[in-house]
Amino acid sequence: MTSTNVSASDELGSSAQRERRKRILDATYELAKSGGFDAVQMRAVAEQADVALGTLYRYFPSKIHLLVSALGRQFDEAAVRLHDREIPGDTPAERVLYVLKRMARGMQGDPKLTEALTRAFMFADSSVANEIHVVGMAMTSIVTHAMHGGVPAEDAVTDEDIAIARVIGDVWLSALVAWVTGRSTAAETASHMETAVHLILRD
Amino acid sequence: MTSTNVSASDELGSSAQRERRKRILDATYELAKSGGFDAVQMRAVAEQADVALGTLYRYFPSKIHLLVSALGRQFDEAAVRLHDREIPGDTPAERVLYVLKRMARGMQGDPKLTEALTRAFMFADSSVANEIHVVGMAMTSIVTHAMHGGVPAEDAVTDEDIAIARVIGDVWLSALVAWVTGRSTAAETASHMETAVHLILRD
DNA sequence: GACAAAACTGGAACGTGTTGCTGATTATGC
DNA sequence: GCATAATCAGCAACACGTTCCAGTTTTGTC
Repeated sequence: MTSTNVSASDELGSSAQRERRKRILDATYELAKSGGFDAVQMRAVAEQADVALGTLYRYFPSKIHLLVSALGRQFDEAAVRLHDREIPGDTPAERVLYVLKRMARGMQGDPKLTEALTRAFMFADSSVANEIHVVGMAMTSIVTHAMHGGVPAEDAVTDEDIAIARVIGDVWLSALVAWVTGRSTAAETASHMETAVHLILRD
Repeated sequence: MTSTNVSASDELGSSAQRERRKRILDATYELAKSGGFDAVQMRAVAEQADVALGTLYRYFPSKIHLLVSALGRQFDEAAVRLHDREIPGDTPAERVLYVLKRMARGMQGDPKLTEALTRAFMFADSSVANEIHVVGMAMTSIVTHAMHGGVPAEDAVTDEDIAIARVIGDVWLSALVAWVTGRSTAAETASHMETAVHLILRD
């Protein structure tokens, strides 16, 4: 008997299970990318992933879990991509703004996808805590990495650095929500982030 | 003919309309208070407000509008209550933390209500921009008022003050979401806010 | 007070997230 | 290779947000 809990983040499962899981997340990604939160309909995901509705629910117990898992995959990939790079900029503030803007550009290139994932993140409750934690850690890691200027050792990260990264992550999240929900433009969001980062990371 | 737009925030309307609107918001408040977001069901609100479902939708075009309007009323009242008071504390950081903690106590006393209102706020899109703006202004006003220490003139509020207030509001919102969704405890939330405020408002 | 316009009621109906069920299929242990 | 348990497909059904409609009541105007 293989593991019964397929939805937890790092279970192994059989190769068929991994394959199905990937197909489901890919379908979620495609649907979210083209139509946003509303287009990620469980029946549509199931169909596109070539999986029955019941199976979809076996792998992801709710639409929110599904979307947040997809978001986690995205963030993980982004964190990995950024982790091996030298971050340009002379001060922590500049470097943090650099990565934030990079991420913002990426998200603005796929507004529907971003909307879907952000909405899900905001709507998640404690049953999604694991998946959320993945996202939070990736965000914190991205920001602290940028503060420290790139490849150098990670063990120099202090508690205060983490606190700062969390605060910046919070502001970023609020700004993202405002942008995603059409309450502020991309330019306003960028300007707001700039203000916030300079406020928090005074050089 | 009276104004046709009943749902905008400051229309007058007939006294019967005001009365209905109040009954609806009261019903929303009661249901949210006892059962949270899920308990605020449109049919239930309509019934408790003694109004037909169609009428409810005439006043508030969606559940989100309804809840965000209720949140706006809450924040307005809080802002008014705080506005005539002297805020204790020797530094801006202390005073801001004082009001934030006061608000947090109020919200923790009604967790279901807070959950409902916060969820709605996070889920709102641009069609709710007006109602959202009311909440944002109230929040900013509360924080800048605290920074300036209470009753003294409001015209001393600078652009930087407002930027600071907005950033604090963002962090507050993210922390609130984390608490509401059960991802962090009240104590963690309080501690996180304390860190953030001291980081932003260095004396 | 009569009439027209607007608002309200009661309820049906639709879409989508979610659940439950039944029979087919697949993987596992012997 | 087979028995058996787990998994899956297909589908019906339910809940709640939302829309729509026909008939009634209220409101505003002359």
